[in-house]
Amino acid sequence: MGQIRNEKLLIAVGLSFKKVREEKKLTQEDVFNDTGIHIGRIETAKTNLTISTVYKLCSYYNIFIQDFFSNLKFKINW
Amino acid sequence: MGQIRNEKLLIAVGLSFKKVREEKKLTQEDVFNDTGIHIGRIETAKTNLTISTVYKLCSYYNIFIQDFFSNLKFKINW
DNA sequence: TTCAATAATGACAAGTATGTCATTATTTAT
DNA sequence: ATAAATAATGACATACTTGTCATTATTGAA
Repeated sequence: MGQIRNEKLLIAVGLSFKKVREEKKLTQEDVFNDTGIHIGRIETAKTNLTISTVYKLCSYYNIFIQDFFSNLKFKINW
Repeated sequence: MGQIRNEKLLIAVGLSFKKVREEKKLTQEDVFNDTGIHIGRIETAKTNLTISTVYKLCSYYNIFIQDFFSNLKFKINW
């Protein structure tokens, strides 16, 4: 019954979202105030986020979801 | 407490995954036997799947996750 | 048309993503 | 070094995803 979970992917996604946020000089609180999403758990790879959450964050950061995945700096063994 | 859910996104993702599967002449049962994932609920947009599930399906279908999102045929209002 | 193969749907259990809030740790500026 | 700002962590509740299984609907081949 265990959820599918890919730690390396979650770390790559979390660090990438963190990088995007920091480049935009936003705090986690800023993101929360604007979106209602607690990004902390995502950035630290504690959560296996849904695609709707990925989409909402990408929209907020003004990036295309495909570009987000293309530019994951922290590479995985695809 | 409601989950974030983007119906249009889920429909686009579901139909895209279905298209990929059909192009490969695979049945839902094939996919289940090979991956343990019940793709039916995903293809019919009943479920807001996690990125780990997206990743696992993309790996199985042998496509890059970024390409999957780039090629969503059923466009959303990004 | 009829039958087999496939897909869709529904229900249940287990574990979890998310919202909420509090507390502790870390970073940054002075 | 100290204080303020920010991030990390932990716990709880709710609704959800996923695995599992059964049933019904649809499709496709003869």
